[in-house]
Amino acid sequence: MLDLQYIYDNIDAVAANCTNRGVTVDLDQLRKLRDQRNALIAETDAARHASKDVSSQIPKADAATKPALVEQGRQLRETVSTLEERQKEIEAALREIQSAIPNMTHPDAPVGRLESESKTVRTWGEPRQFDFPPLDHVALCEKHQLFDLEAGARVAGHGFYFLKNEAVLLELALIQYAVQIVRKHGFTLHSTPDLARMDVLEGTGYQPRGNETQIYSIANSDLCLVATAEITLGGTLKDQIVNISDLPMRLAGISHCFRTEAGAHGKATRGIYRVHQFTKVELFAFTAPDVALSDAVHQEIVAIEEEIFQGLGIPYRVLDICTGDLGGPAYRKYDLEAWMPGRNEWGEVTSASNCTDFQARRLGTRCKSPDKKGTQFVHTLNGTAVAVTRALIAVLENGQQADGSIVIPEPLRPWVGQARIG
RNA sequence: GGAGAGGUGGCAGAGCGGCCGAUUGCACCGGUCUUGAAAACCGGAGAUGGGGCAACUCAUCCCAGGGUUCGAAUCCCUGCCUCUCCGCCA
Repeated sequence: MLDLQYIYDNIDAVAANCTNRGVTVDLDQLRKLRDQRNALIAETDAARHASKDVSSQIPKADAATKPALVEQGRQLRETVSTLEERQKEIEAALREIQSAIPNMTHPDAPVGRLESESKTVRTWGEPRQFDFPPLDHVALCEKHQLFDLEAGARVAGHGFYFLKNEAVLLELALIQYAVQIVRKHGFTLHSTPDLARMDVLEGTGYQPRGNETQIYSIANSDLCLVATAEITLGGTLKDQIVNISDLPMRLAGISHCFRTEAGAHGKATRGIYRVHQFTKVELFAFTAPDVALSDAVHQEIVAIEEEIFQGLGIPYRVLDICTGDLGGPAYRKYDLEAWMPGRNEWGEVTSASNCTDFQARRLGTRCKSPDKKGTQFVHTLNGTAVAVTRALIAVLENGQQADGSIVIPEPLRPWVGQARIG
């Protein structure tokens, strides 16, 4: 969420940004509502003041004047409550528009509406040339009994799966490998809840309600299954004021991730590329409210993601995501796309966003500094260390050999206990 | 799951219908004293929103949301959370 006063003062810039991001918002209406709200606040405050005045006279009043004062107080109470009601309505309408406005955008982020307009910043490694027709991960898994989609569907429906045999070891190995690297870079490890309250989801910018929601919710409760540990890690400091000297804070979280994938039918649904549940190691950071500082941590997170995939020997490219594809909270976003021979194309494996103070404002996460009065909203960042299913696809497809075996990347071998599958 | 107790400022902890945005202690910041420090003493200090160029000023905030009342931290209802005891359990 953007600051109301900021929107009001920079309405042209906000409007231009919405256009770039492909978001339609009625900013005129927002402006009107804000003016109404402010007038109403003044009116309500005055009425409350008057009401307080009358109430404070009553205990000292004599018996003759008391009834009149009580009556006056009663009327003022009515006035205050109608005004408060109107204020609430206007504030709700205001908030609805305000929540629809996306974060401002980094000046260097590519402007564009189409996915293809994201800019490739760099590429690491070369897509391997095969002297045999490479199999995709589904075929490889059938061959080596690495997962069971049919059983997954029987138990939980389409989009669920069982990992089996070496795939299980690879999952654990990928988590271990990622966690070790991330910890080395100063990220505090967390194993997080897989459920979170709706207000935490909303604070992080997720929309748990509505037909197109990506979020599973738990019946008869205000809990949801998390779509990423970004939600739970971001929630750790909900409504907290931290000392600026404690920033930046770097957190890493292991969680299961659950996504309904509503509206995604037909798109890359083969195998375990798009699933309803997977395990992920996520990076999260709170930084001081200074774009230079959060930008630096953003670069740090991308560098860690690259280190992870370089260590696995998987070719990837880094995309600077264009305005139309950023999503609401991101000020700037970099994705890593790994080469997936079975798809014969790049596939998204990580995503790192700088959300500046957009999430913090709704989460209520602020910081205090000795030289500034009041508080400021911190900056938040998040990025994928390893999303197991996607990484697994890349590892299996890139490691396949002419004889049908799969070579396991060197850094994973200690945890898998073998150098190849098959 | 059953039975109790409770949630007040950074922490501890009073207040239990008007004089309470809140006594007090600790921690914190400034000052006096001191060669310096400690101790002692004096003073300051919360958040959010509105108005004002500003000094400042007004409103809101005692877990959250409702209610009673002229008036609520204080009374009532609901929810959330914490603690203690019992039961169950990986």
